[in-house]
Amino acid sequence: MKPRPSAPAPYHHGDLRRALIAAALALVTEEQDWTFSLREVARRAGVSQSAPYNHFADKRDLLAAVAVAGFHQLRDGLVAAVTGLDDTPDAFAACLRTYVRLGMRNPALYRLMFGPELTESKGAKRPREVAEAGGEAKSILERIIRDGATSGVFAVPTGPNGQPLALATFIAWSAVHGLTMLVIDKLTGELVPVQRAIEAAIAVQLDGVRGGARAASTRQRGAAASAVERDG
Amino acid sequence: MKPRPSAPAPYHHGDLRRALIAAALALVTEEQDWTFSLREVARRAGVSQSAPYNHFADKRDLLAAVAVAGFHQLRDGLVAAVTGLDDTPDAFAACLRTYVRLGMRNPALYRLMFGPELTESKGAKRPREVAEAGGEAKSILERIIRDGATSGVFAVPTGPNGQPLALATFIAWSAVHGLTMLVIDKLTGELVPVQRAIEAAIAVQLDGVRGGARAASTRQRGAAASAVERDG
DNA sequence: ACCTGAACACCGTTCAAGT
DNA sequence: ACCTGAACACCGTTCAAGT
Repeated sequence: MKPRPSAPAPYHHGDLRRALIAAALALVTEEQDWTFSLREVARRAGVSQSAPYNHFADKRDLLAAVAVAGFHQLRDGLVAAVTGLDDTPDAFAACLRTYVRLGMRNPALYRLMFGPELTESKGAKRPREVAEAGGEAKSILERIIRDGATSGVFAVPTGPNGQPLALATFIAWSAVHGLTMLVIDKLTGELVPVQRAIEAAIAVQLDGVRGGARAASTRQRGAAASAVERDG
Repeated sequence: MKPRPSAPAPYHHGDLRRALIAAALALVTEEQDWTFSLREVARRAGVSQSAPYNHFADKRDLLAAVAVAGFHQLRDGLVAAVTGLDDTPDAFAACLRTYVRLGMRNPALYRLMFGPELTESKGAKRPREVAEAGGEAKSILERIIRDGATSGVFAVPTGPNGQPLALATFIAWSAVHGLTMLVIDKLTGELVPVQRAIEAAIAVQLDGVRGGARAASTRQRGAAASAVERDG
């Protein structure tokens, strides 16, 4: 069978772009950073050093595609963790847990997604696709908080103005983000059971969205104190 | 006046080590990252490309010295912010605010201090002096929480076992760390008044250490809800 | 003891040239 | 349209040689 010139049968194996993203993601995962060279990525994909420039403007652009892949993993993980959970507080906690878990499973990927490399800085804007994929993941958390607010489980005012909801989401998100960063950056110190610390931090945030009153009436001292007590 | 050969009058201007640290810190601050070359640092200090190797093992080692300088800034800032405050909750809030403020003033320096560059990874351990300087800053926050615990303002169990205290510190620290990271990485989205968001997040953490009961009795719904309400 | 200059083995990116 | 190979202007780090 001859090759059919009518189907141009692209030079490489059909989709060098995808192959490069896969190679870069593998390198991020193996080496736990992105200091590897673009030439190394090309080598892995079996092409010349300059071939990637047919598909990406520069190294940063390739890394952006990797980050998008990471956000899709996160989105899928969040959806999987949340579906089937009727209780909103449970869904909220599951959501936070998923963030931390992705970070622990692949710290470098997590850092790439949320870190300064692809963030607005030095004149370069955050790549559009990265911002979009990131927004998707954030919106899942936001939806859960809105659900809790409308059902009255969470003490977050609802209404036409989205600010309170955005603020509540931001607070919870920043807490879980910091938690993840400290854990993956090994800054937990002598905290022996990291998993317990994670649960305690999540409990504090849950209290935060619930408002103190409910938590106090059922437990007298709030989630933080109880969690702390359990571990003492 | 002749140079006195008895006082060896070191080659350069006396303290190249310090000059290199200063140049590197200036570059981190100006360029807001540490992708500048070691050769550039040497150029700024007016020495040859290889001169730095007389004082630092490699580029990472120089960056470690910069991070130590950053932690000293943080420590001084924390001490200044806290002294004169009798009220422990006020001191706690002032402490968290200082973290965020340093991050906002010099994002790259903050990232260098807490980020993966100088963290245990790829076989390289966190440099001892960095770990020490970082521990100093953390211990200030820890002391405040202990003060609150012994005086009964905070609902953190005290006792011979330091775990609950370490855990409470870790939770508050991780929240403020995530807050700072999201703010400096420009991931706050459409949150117009970032300063308000910061205050709200701090309030949630304050509730966390206080335990929900006290907060609820004075404000009915906890700090998060009230802060959210103010901004609605 | 501290510094220089040349050298090695790399980079990211560009660009003419090929198919 | 997509890829190669050579080239440019850099790196971090080492090392003999100088003072």
